[in-house]
Amino acid sequence: MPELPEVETIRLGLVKLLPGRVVADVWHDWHKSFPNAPADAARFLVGAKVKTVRRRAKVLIIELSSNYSLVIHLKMTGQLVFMGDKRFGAGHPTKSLVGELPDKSTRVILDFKDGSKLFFNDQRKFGWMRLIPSIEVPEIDFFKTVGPEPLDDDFTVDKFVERLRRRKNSSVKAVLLDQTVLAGVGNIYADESLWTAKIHPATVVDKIPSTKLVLLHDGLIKVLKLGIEKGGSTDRNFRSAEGKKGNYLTFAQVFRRENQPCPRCGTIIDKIRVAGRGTHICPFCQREPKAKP
DNA sequence: CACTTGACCTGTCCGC
DNA sequence: TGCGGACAGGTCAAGT
Repeated sequence: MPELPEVETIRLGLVKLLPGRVVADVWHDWHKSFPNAPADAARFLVGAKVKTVRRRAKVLIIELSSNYSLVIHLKMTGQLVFMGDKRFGAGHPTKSLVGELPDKSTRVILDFKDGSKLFFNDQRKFGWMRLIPSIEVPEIDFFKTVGPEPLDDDFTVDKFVERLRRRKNSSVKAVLLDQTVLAGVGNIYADESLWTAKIHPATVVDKIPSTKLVLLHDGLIKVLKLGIEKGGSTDRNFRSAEGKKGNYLTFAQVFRRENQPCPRCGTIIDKIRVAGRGTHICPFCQREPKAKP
């Protein structure tokens, strides 16, 4: 599920809710959701205090006072939902948004000393959580290969174009989704940014004029920022740390809007398949690239 | 090497 | 209503 704006939305919630809380216990039901829990949790998790919560690409990092970090990838259907302690009173707002937890998608529960809890729910079980010495976090395979953060100030047009052009023969959509080219873009924001720049997703990067790549760079940053501003996108599962749905899809131009008119020209939006993913386009604004002769 | 295709899982929706 | 198949926001390993 979550792409950069969704993961950042969760981080913004957690960073308000978790720091200072001390872990009292941990429970997990599915070994792949937290593979090293049995070995390390008792020593480096229980009794540790949360220092802060960071994000890199689509990954969350909960830093602990034990000098270990919980590194979390939510993949398609992961959620991190916080349920407060007695200070929230009975029937605190999260419960009314997500219902009783744990439910059947709950994979891991962190219990804090003050009675609050953090639930890692993941219907499809693709997500994972790992306890890693904080100093080794940058050394995990994913972080060694992942590309730059698109919302960093130094992510310039030149840097963007240089990185995209490394992939000569791929469709531009496949390149945007490639986390080693740049971090954090997934299916929603790839489609939205390509519509903004009027580029057909199947176009080979080498065939796109630089002027259009400038528009794509601008459009990508714009849609990612709007995604964060609207609290992410809830297509089915996404929830913030407080259990709220995201509002971005109300503002989406093409994603999940097949058979509706393009907001720019009125042509009916089409859903096709590019790079193995469902892909939404305006067939007029985003003309199909010419076939090779 | 560069790129594409399954596999990992559960749940839901759609057509027969 | 039941049942099979396609599909769902992401990455890997294995294939061409």
